[in-house]
Amino acid sequence: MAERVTLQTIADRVGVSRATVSYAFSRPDQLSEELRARILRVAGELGYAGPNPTARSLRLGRAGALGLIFTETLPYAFADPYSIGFLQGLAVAAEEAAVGLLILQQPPGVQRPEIVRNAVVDAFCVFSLPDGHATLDAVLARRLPTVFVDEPYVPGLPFIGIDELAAAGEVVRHVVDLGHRRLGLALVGLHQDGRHGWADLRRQRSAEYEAMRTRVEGYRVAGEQAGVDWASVPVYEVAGNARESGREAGRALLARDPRPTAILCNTDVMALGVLDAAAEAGLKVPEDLSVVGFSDSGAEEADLTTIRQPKQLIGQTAGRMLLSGLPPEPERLILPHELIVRGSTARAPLPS
Amino acid sequence: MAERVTLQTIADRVGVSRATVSYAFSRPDQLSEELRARILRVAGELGYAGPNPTARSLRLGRAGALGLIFTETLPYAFADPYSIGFLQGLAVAAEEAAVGLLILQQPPGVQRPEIVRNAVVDAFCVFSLPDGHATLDAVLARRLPTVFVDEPYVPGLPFIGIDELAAAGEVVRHVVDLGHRRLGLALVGLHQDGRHGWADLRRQRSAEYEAMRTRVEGYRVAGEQAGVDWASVPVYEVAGNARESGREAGRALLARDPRPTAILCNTDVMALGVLDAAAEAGLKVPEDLSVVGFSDSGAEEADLTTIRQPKQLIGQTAGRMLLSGLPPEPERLILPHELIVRGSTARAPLPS
DNA sequence: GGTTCCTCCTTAATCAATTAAGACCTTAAT
DNA sequence: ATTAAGGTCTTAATTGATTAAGGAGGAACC
Repeated sequence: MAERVTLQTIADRVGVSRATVSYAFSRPDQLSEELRARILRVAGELGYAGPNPTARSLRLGRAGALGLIFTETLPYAFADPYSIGFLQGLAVAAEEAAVGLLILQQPPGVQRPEIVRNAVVDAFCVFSLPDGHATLDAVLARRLPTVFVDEPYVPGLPFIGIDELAAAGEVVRHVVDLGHRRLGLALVGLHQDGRHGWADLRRQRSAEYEAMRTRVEGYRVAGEQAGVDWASVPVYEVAGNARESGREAGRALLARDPRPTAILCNTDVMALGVLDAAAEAGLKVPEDLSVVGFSDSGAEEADLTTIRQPKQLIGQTAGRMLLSGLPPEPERLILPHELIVRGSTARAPLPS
Repeated sequence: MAERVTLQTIADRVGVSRATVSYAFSRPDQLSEELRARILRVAGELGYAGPNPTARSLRLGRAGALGLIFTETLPYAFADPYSIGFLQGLAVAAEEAAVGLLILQQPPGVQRPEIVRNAVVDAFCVFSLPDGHATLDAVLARRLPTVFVDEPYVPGLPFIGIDELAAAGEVVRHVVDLGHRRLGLALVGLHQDGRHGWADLRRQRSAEYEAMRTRVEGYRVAGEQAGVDWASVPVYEVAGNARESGREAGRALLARDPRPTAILCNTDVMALGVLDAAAEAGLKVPEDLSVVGFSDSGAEEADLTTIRQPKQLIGQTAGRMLLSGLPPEPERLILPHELIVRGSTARAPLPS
């Protein structure tokens, strides 16, 4: 029907130049009060929607948005308390800078580099990208300020995360100090192939998610330093970070003979599932079995020993870095973690 | 340092027209393989970031993003399972259409209409907006396809939600059928003023959040139909949808004399807090006290009777409507809810 | 009376692309 | 030989704004 209303439409109708109309919206001091009122009145009559944001962005050279790249579909990402915590932190920074947060999903399987190529943003935050993902190149090609969170760490590119190796080591030393020698691992998110089952050393080392791979490596190194024969430690891997997956892993581990006295998990959600499996098997935690999580997301209510990862702080720091106006430092920024000892770990039961 | 690299830079360097370079990126069939290879090579050498998305958006007239307006800060919104479920649904639709999701926070207190004015999006989804919020005008001024979710319903504008009045009525009839006559209400999100305390009838009726107001009205109407003297029903309101708030409300309600035998909550998170308060007071649920939630978010694990609100479906439907290319129907779309009876409600205890 | 200053508005360049239509050349068909 | 048809590239209009620089006119000052 009616053709598009632009600044020019209004200018023609009022009988002034386009520039004047622009000033009426953005710089009231540049024209008389009377003319400005007339322009705004006509704009209202014509149903003008205000200066077109896309055209504005083009002219001003800023998009007013921060791009967040998830490699999971959102339904999955938002099922994870860790992701949500991170997102909350990022959102704080976005709000401070009065920019929007453009969420870009790179669903696993289908490659959609055009989503990254076409994103109208001023900066990118890349969240937990597996090794060799095509998105890496697509993002770097945009040559915008970019920060990688948790994984991967690419030397020379800005990165924020925790010291996964040290954190995992603390977990192992904690249970070893409590006398545990028969450990079991319940791990999620090592590979993209969706496999559930036992993961041998080769599979542990070839994990595609760097943070998880490092975490596992940290368990191993600390375990071997404490004299644990790592080749004999059962490792059960699952694909989705869900309580039900943790239960499955817990069942498998608890069915082993000898049964582990401590099960280490690489997320809290997994640990909750392991607790379920322990309850099913009639095992008391921590008397019969110690369980450790990772991330401190929802772990408090379950009285779970875990590593506290400053998820909000990570998000906020990433956001502030990107929105400060300065190019982000191309360095590896390590934020502090903390072992939180709660009621899910105790001295190992005496060998029966 | 080096000035910006655009299509023109490459065109000049290769010695062709800008159009040719554009075709090299977007329509390979429009030029010879050999020239295209040369153009791409030069583009690579110059560090060209690919066709500028903003310019592209302007020319093509599409932004490639769906704007989601939250009136809470994200940290708060993401603390609520209902919001997350809705977001998941919306994200499914966004992924289907291969567009991004631009999250626009309109924090309470500060008015930031410019965030809405400057958002580079093709459509808006407005989530749970309180009455009289300035964002309403800012969004309508953009004249983009827009859907309102949950509240407010503005006749003539597209809306998606459930039949709050009927749902609340079902809750009341459920407990009344179980013999309860002494009800108590623990409500969150009626007003923006942050008050915690008893809410009289006037305050109930003046709630600024339409969905919550309607929900309360539904409780009242069904209660009075069942012969409950509504003026004597204690209503405790809190500001933040947190378990701790629910606990506070629960404590207050359970300290009343006579003590309610059934407490109705307008969110599940509140109900969880009421369960905490009941446990503190040494009351058994459901023997001594029946508790009902709302939304079915995290209610299953707590074995909570609640209303199931199809949150994912609401999000998905909203997203599909907006991204279908057709203008959304300016109608009130009511999706089905369901009363889920679980173990938190039982027959009223005999008067002691 | 001339200069200066201020207010109010216009001119025109600029941001970085897309794409229909047309030009030019080569090859094939009649 | 003439026409037609492709293939390859260019021309130029278009998308909707922002803003530095400049001009016209009137008031104030010396």
